[in-house]
Amino acid sequence: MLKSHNAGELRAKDAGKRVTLAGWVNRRREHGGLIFIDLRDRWGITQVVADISHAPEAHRAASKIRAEYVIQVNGTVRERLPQAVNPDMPTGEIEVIADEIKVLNPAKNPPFEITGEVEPTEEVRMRWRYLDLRRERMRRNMMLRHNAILYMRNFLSERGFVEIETPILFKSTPEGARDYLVPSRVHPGKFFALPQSPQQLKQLLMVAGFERYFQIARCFRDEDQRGDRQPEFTQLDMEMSFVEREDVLQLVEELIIGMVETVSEKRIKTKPFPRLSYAETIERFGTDRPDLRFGLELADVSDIASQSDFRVFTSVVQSGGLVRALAAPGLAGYSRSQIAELEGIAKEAGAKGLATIAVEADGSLRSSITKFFSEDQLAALVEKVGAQPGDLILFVADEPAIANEALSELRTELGRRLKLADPNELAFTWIIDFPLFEWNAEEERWDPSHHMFTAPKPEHVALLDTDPAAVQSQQYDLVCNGYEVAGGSIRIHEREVQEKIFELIGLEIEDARERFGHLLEAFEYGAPPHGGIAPGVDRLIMLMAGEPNIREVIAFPKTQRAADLMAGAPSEVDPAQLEELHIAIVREPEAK
RNA sequence: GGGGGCGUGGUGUAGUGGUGAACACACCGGCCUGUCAAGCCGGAGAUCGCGGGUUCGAACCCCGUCGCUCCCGCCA
Repeated sequence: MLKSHNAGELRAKDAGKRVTLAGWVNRRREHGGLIFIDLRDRWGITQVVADISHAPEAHRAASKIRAEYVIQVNGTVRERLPQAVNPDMPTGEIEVIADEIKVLNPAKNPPFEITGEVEPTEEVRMRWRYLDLRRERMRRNMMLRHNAILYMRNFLSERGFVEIETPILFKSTPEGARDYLVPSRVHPGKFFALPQSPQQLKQLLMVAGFERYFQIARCFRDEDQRGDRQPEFTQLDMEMSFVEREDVLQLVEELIIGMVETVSEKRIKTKPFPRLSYAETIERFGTDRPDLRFGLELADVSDIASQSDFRVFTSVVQSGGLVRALAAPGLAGYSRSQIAELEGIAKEAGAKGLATIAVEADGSLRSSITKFFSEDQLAALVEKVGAQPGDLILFVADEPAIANEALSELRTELGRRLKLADPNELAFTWIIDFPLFEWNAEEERWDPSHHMFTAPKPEHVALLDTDPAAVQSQQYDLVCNGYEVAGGSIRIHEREVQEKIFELIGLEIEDARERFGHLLEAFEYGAPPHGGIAPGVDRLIMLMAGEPNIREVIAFPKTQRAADLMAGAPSEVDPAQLEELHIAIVREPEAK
């Protein structure tokens, strides 16, 4: 080893020890005959002193050293003088007086300051990601990630789970997200697909009898990016046999709570995790992934609104829509332009407009729509939305999906503006009792709301034929601070039910056989009842780290346009490679 | 595919039609034995992302384009 100790471990009790340290020059402070070097390695920072009167040769070396040089220091640990102790550093009571300093490798002046407080732009950070990763923020995030994944592995292993790797080169299934394809050299014209998740494979592992499987699984989806979405991302993929929903929920909840409390500084708001039915979360928050760090619940005022003389409201209710409302605390004084901003948010969600009533400090109401309501109706409205003097009541009237989404977006925005969410809190909640299907109006068929292997509730199986909309599934999502952080279900393990689902979602039996024949066939060889879940590792770590996007917790993430700025991927390839793969590039015709 | 924001020395920003593009940090040189965001003195460094246009004159206005980013669509 080129070092005897690391740069974070030496303390006053080590005074007198001869040590060899190696690492990077974090900072250098030259005082003429005395030079201080903050030596950084993965474990911390230790101050090295080069004193011309102690070791002239080491001092000469230190004077030539620059930021980010890789150096090795031989010297002796000594306690600092009392007035020179730095209480802000874990190693601040000691320093290493250098006998010898060796440059293991010099460094060009870095393109941005590794140790500075100014945050470089993401473009710059991504171009030199290996330097970005030297920064404390990234080091901390990577360590958190390691600790979290280690916790998951140990937790599951202790409970009888076995980690099994599944193929990265697998089969394309056109359902779901766009696939990343890999051409086959030996099968001209044929392609592998990178897995969107190991869904089918983990179910097959249950058929194989492993009973408890997990994998830290890389998943690939060729869809456009968001702050919480990357083209390749990591799931803690899990599946269990002979379990019911409750078993999965209990186990995962125990895992998440243990992990958060062991590896992060965040507080879990509510334990055990609250459970909301899909219907209840829509009713109260307008979304299936609410941020429960704050209240600000929605009210349904359709009944009162339908009694009014306000045509906009009455006509919406008559045609099956909803009038939903939200009391924005303390915003009665909002100006026309501030309200227009909020209306813009509602409109982005598809709403046609935003109606408001301000509740003045004396309780009187100010609004352009009060004239359409009786005194009693107004009182009932205020009562129903729970508005206090000083609040601004926001109304959206539209078809249910739009009214809910618009109000949910407004709720989120108000949470942000009014700083209602505690950044140190994680508010987990289970969402359960999802509908099995969503109606796809365009294609005139039912789409699975989770995926096609999700089991209906046993007591709802009979409804598959008569009222598919009413069928609830055994799907469960784990939501935290407005993010979906896990999703899973008890699966179908009976061929008959699976084929009924295929039929309802408009998949021909022949197509199903072509795409999922291996799975259907497997179900005929003694498939145990089974279910599982897949927590999103990147999102969980992002939340535990308090970071605003998952790029901050991924060592080498892709940009918005799915590129790697450091390596320059994707890139063109040698024509010979293409030829071998039987691929010809078709150039887009020049525009104009 | 669509909408918004941003792009100015190495880094982060200011400058929004008129002299020599300003500031901080970093960098280079000098001084300096108790600093820890060291300090003091001096210095170098920018064709203002790229292309075109408007104008007597463009970092600034217009059009296009590239890149980063946020959002919609998309994400079983």
